[in-house]
Amino acid sequence: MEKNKLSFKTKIMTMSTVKEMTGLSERQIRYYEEKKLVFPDRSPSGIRKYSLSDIRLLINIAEQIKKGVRTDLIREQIHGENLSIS
Amino acid sequence: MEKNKLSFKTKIMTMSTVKEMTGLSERQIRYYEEKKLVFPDRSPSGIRKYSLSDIRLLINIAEQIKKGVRTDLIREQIHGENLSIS
DNA sequence: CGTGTAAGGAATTCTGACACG
DNA sequence: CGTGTAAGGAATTCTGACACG
Repeated sequence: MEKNKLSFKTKIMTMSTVKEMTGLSERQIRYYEEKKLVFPDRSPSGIRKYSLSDIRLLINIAEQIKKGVRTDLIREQIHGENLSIS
Repeated sequence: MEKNKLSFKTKIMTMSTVKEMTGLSERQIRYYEEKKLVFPDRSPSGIRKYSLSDIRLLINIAEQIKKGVRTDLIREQIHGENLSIS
């Protein structure tokens, strides 16, 4: 038995709060998920749940995209994939 | 300009998450608010938003009520009201 | 590629009230 | 007193798609 520990990784927020805190649109937030950049949990009925660290991540992603970085590259950063140079 | 600081006091969770984390019913959670024991924020449309510390508080309140303590007394504890003994 | 939007349905949340006690 | 519930409406969230480029 371990106590329920809360961390910045705990998925607790719904879309509305995430939109408000990141300033991003639902479309953007869902698209980043589609591109495997963020991984929210889902409630039994399918409602997305995000953590505080997801907020950080989302903001970071949006900044990079604004700079012209593609989602593919961002994904590699996040996943720490150092693919060999062909 | 101050950065948006996040703390355990930041109101970010909706009812569903609070219900899940506290194990309480909506009725109980709303009743404790009615009795001035908890103070969630409200989104523009009226949706309640709770903080992580609210979760702690709610669990604490429920435990006391289970022990037979009345909401009036709990409220005094919370508000630090040391009324004189008549 | 990254994002906006209209579309329709499903799930959430809200309030005020009746109930028991 | 503290909590359950049925009631009806309003707001949220979800998915798949068309659009631009």
